[in-house]
Amino acid sequence: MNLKIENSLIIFKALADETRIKIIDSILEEPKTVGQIVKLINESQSCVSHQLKTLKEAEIVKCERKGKCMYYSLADTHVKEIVSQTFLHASHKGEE
Amino acid sequence: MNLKIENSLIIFKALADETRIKIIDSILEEPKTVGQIVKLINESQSCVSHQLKTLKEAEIVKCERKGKCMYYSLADTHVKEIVSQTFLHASHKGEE
DNA sequence: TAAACATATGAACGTTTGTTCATATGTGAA
DNA sequence: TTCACATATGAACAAACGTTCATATGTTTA
Repeated sequence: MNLKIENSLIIFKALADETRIKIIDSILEEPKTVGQIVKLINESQSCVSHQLKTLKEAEIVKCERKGKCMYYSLADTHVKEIVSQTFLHASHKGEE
Repeated sequence: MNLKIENSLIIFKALADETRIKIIDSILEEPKTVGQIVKLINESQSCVSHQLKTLKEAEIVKCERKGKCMYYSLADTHVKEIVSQTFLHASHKGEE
């Protein structure tokens, strides 16, 4: 299959879930621990952890351990741009 | 819920399917009829029509009848930008 | 080393989703 | 108005997905 399509699909699928979007939103500006994310988005620890795994497999996020905690952040600036741009457009919906 | 998240979710969900991405790719530059899309992406007429409906409900595409044919195109430039940007990033994957 | 904290994982289950098949609707030509 | 073409739609079914629960793993502190 077309690489362009294939890779885009991985990104869009990863972003196509409310929990995952909330997670991404919560780490858009700075890395957060799993615990922090759990509190911020108000989902179960297990659920967040599963979705973080999904996001990691899609290479949307990366993580780094510091002591007891795992810090998650966006994997690269590409994704950040795509998400930011979509957020922006979504906020201005119905204008144009 | 947060409008920004809610609207983004609608967009990302609409883009998170291979058939739909192929459809969008096929009409990215110029409007096409359902029949043209069917041939281009090699899916059944019914399948394409169903997915076009999904895309229309998400306000990703719009359509216009000309005689016997329905011409589908992207609904606005916002979506086009998001898709184009993602395609671009997807093509350059692993660089940065 | 044991306890406490932080995170990950597997199985199970209900829900959502995408495709197919059959058929209906809409439009122009004869 | 009947036929042929173009598209839309509903039902059905399998497959993919997301959450929960229970439990496992990894890490620091006592």
